[in-house]
Amino acid sequence: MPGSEMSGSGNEELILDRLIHEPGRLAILTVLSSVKACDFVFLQRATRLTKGNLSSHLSKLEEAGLVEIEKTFVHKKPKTGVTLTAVGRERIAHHWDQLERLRNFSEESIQEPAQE
Amino acid sequence: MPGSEMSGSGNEELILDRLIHEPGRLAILTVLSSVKACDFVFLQRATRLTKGNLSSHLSKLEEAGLVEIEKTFVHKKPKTGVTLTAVGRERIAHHWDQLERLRNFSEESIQEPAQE
DNA sequence: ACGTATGGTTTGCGGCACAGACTAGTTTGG
DNA sequence: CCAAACTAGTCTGTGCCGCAAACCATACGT
Repeated sequence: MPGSEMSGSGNEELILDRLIHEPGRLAILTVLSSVKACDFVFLQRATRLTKGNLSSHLSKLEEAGLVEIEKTFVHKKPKTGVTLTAVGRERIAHHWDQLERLRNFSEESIQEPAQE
Repeated sequence: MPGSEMSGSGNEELILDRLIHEPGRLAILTVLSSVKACDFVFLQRATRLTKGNLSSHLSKLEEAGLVEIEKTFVHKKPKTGVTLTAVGRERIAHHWDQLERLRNFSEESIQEPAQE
């Protein structure tokens, strides 16, 4: 569980969630957030990930409660549907936020140590 | 906003350079790009990385030619100066670009495979 | 029945981030 | 003068995790 470490007065530092930051996952989540729902094969095409890779990423995202996986059969073939949960949607948005914050890093709390 | 045309063909996107994408390094590079030059201790304060961590990240960045390290002595104490190289500056800018592109991912080349 | 295609999971390996131990030198204090 | 303590940084071990190949299951063509 992400314990709240807010001992740092001033800059609430860039806690870039590795789970989300990981390129593969970032891609998955980004795709998901623009197409509400899709399936495994679509995701694979979209992200260019290998099956195995995609599969394990999806497992992690599911475990973390960021996506929901629903397995069904369509035309007698397995179909793995994936949807972003509310939490997931929030987390990814937050992540983009953090990134932007990092990018605009400037006036942020750090001063040149005046010693010298 | 640069009205950049994405040459519709195969989306070659998603080439998120792990070297740069890594949070620690992303932080370092971002700091560097806003303060042209600084030293080890400053970077450590700014990024909240541990010494060891920062040290190894810097080595990698140097190896990759993204930063330049210059060791001197100031007041008889070692001082490790760090500067972003031209390449580094370009690469980080490009990375932010890629991220933005990913974020705005939408109309991108992927269509629902119409076959069924 | 067999080969091939589709859809997905599990496994093993390799790379790498992380932080704590270590080095090197300097200042302080007794 | 010697020793603790502090500063500045590097090195090393460990564990996690991304990666894709191997594998499994089912469906379809002939």
